[in-house]
Amino acid sequence: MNPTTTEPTLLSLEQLAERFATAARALWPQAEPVVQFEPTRRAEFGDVATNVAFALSRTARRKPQEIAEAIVAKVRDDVAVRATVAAFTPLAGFINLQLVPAFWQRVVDDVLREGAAYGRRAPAGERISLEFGSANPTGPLVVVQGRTLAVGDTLARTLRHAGFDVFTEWIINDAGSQVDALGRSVYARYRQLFDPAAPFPDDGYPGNYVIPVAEQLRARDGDRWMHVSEAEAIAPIARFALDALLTEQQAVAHRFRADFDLWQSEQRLHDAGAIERGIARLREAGVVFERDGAVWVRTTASGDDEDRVAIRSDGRPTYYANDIAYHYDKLQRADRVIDILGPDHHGYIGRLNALADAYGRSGTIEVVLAQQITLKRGDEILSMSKRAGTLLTLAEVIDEVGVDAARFFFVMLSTDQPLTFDLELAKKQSNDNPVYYVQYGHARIASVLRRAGESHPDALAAAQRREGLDALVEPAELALARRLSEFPATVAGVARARAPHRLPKYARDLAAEFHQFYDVCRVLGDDAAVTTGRLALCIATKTALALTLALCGVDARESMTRS
RNA sequence: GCGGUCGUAGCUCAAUUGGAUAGAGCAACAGGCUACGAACUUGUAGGUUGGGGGUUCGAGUCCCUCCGACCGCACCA
Repeated sequence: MNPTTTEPTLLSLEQLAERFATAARALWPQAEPVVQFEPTRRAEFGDVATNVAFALSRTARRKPQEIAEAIVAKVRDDVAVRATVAAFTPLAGFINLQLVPAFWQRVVDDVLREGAAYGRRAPAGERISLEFGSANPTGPLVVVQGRTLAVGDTLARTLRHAGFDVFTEWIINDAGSQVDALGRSVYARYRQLFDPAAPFPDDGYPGNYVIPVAEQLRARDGDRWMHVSEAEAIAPIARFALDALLTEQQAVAHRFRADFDLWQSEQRLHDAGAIERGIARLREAGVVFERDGAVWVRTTASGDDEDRVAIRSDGRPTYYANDIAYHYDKLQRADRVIDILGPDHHGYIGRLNALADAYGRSGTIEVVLAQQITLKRGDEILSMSKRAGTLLTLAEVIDEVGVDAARFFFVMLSTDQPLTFDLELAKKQSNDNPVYYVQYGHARIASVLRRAGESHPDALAAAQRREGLDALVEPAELALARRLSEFPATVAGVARARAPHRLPKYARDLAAEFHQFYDVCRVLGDDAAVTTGRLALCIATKTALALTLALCGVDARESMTRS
């Protein structure tokens, strides 16, 4: 930049909004206008728009359109505004602006300068505990957990990018009665390895996945458990099985690119006295009472349907006691707790809110519900039942369609929408598969850049130095830059609304914008200045595309190979 | 029965949380490669946002009421 320049400075969108707000205040001092510019829905409405005139309409007692026109007339006097805005169009009450090319050129410059940090906000110090995945360690992970894993991990990555201090955790439900059922199931399968006629318990886990666990047990201990009573064998065998299945779950989660800061054993919380501590605090809050020999929590005080038992009359804790202990623990460590739960858990929200209330932290426990997944293979709907043993595991889904496709599809949908997941479509390497569409865009840019290294090395080097951006003036170029500029707000929106599905949507939009640009604008051409500018735009787009995919946990590929 | 979530193009889904003429992809039809990857792109067609009522400058979004789908309603986990 030339420091002696006399040109008026280019305003940012925020600065522009301030100027408009100032103008509005000057016209209607009694109103308190909030001006925010957002991308327009349609190109004919310009680049950005604000609806401030509607909000002012009531206090100003004038029609929105008149207000919009008055504000525009006033703000036009501002030199800096005129340097930033190419056209003002008050229309039907909206104030539509078309911005100068330099505004969009600066966006490209921002992306190139910030690279993988584009759209990142400085840490604001808010600590969030994010729990997701969390399955019973009594079987393999299934597709529903795949959805919570993909959604949770994507949300974690995005929240971090948005400046939150995120701590991811998984609770291992290793303290309940299902552990006993698992022990007896493995014990029975183990016996069957020696005696095929040995009985299997009616309430055991019938799934085939129990058998390999029994085989592992035999590999380790031989026939040792054939010589001890079932009563004696169950507990150690259950522990062995829990370890084996948990290890397997961790491996699959890791393979699915979802890693955790903490794998919290429920049993360990018990052993450490966390339940007593949590309930003691509830007592202090005055929401604990006893009835019929059991310890209850008055969750109805917070709007729950009915009060909940924490400690049974026989002294054993309920599942809710685990929630009490664990959430108390989490609230000690974090400012806010987010649980991503499956569709069958929405009855819990009331009792979790009650905990936040009782702990004096109302509203800090938040639940994101991910709806049901229906699996489909073409036209065939796959019914899944753990009890019937007909489940398709997450590992099998990954084997079939790959991590990229599975994650993209799981994240693509709003969490409050039930998801029909078509295995056939997800693994199709064709144009109706959105994963490949986006990855193709990235690979296409990579290809152009590779080629530029051969044919236009000087222009490529200049582009990497962020030169030549003022050559970007074509509508397709500016449209692409405009799309790039939406990334930071997209990240912030995903974080604020806990809406990770907007990332795949954005990735698709950005890729489409690039393809359109590519179709109209030849990148590697005769004009060195134009080539440089377009290469810079390509690099910026590649960066943003890769970043968006990275937040989704999907690989950005340098090339595509069709199999 | 009570409570909750949801219902948007033929199909799968969006709609920046109350903003403009409800948008994409797939499927259908008609175009575009002597140039950087055609896994691309341009266009056409497709809608009473389940039905009805209400709130207001403005409603897919908020309220009421029907219809339909799913989920929950344990001293199970």
